[in-house]
Amino acid sequence: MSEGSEAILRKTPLFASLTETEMHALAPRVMKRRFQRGELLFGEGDACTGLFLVASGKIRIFKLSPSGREQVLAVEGPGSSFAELPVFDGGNYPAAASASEDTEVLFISRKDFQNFCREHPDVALKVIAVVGSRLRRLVGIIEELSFTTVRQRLIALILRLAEAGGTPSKEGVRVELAMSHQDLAGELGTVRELVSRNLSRLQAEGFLEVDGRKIVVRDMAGLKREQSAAE
Amino acid sequence: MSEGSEAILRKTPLFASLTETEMHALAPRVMKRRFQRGELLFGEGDACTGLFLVASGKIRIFKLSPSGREQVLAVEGPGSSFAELPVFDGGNYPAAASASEDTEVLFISRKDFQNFCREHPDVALKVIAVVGSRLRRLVGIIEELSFTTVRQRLIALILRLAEAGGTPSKEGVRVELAMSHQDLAGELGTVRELVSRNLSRLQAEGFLEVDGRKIVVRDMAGLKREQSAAE
DNA sequence: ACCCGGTAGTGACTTTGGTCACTGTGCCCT
DNA sequence: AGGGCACAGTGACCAAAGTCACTACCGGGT
Repeated sequence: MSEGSEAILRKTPLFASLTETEMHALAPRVMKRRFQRGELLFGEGDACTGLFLVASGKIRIFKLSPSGREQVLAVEGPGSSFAELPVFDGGNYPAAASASEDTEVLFISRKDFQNFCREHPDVALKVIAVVGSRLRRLVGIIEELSFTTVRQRLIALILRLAEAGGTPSKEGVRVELAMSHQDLAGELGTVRELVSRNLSRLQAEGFLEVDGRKIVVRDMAGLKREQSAAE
Repeated sequence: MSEGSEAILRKTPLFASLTETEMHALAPRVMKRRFQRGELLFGEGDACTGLFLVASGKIRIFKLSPSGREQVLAVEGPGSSFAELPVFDGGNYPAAASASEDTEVLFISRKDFQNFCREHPDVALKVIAVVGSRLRRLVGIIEELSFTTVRQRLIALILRLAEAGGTPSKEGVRVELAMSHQDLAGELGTVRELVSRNLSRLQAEGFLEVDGRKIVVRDMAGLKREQSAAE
């Protein structure tokens, strides 16, 4: 039965600082829901029903273009909340959310959360902080889309993975892509083919060793240079 | 001496709902500052010193690429506030701000604003609302950058201008560009030349009549069709 | 074994975006 | 009148992004 709801609440920045009694007031309003890999939590433009917290798994927040392309705005893991905003301003969800693995989420209805915020003003301040970091991330995405090439974005993403979850080995840093090229393309704001091609090219240039979803970064320093290179 | 500070405070969503006494508490903490067209209020990465409110004029919030290209994130007019976020999370400004006309702003130091929010929790809720709409706009920019062409973005912008500030005439809707092609390029996330070319092309196709910064939209309906056309 | 659906790699091509280098134009200044 | 300056238009390129169509591989199913 995985974890109790309270344990999860404790792990999310929004509610981490609540007292025992506050926690007990909140916990009964929380619903646990499960979603399977690929399932949609809500679509873009849906009316906002409440706040979500990720208990386990991963949620992709993304935009879908008319032609079917995806642009990922955020990937939220355990402890992250999302959809805070429409809860407050009453608007619709500005993007869609789907489970990229089997996922458990906690759900708090819009009303309950609003009331709770009114009674606990410091939670409102936390909301601002969370939304703030989200805003910074979006600005980062805009910067990347506007100023960099697919190649550079791909390199940046690999470097991030390598630094976060890479395991050093004799030949370089081993990285595992947890997703398909299709999904990778969504995160980079491009199409599958370009991911494939750029990956091949980076291998041909000797920066990487690619084997399916396993990548060995042979030359971190070189990649970092490529990131900013005007070629 | 233009307007009194309180009159301006009344016009900003953040403070519009304050009582007289609250307003009197806040007003003395507000500083009025002037900036000339082109002047920089702060640069990207600068430490955040406080909150700004636009009294008159226009402020561009933008990112600058290493190669000198601009990407505008927002243009704020009278009554808008900006830089709310770094005030809260204590981080640096994520983008630069400059005056795109001669501008008067009100400035509230970080400390004063934070204290004021603590004493007036409903202001914190307003901050969330303001930040929320900003977030939606950023998502909109990402969507445009990721899914549309320069041509489509240009069309969208012209249509927006036409619907907001256009004056209908016998030949079509007259629109005045309040900025150079250079600045337009910044808003669209591209370069001057492409703005120029796309504008010429739209004229050649009969959608527009262009004369310097004056544009006559001859065929609104047609433009709207072009916006989504796969060509 | 066989077929299938999801996933990857790639060649050939088109369109879009961006760069460079100029030219032209209008305006302000002295 | 002439010089300088910001701004706009454009031709010639080149590089990046995206599309289409196809092949191939892998891992389940039944």
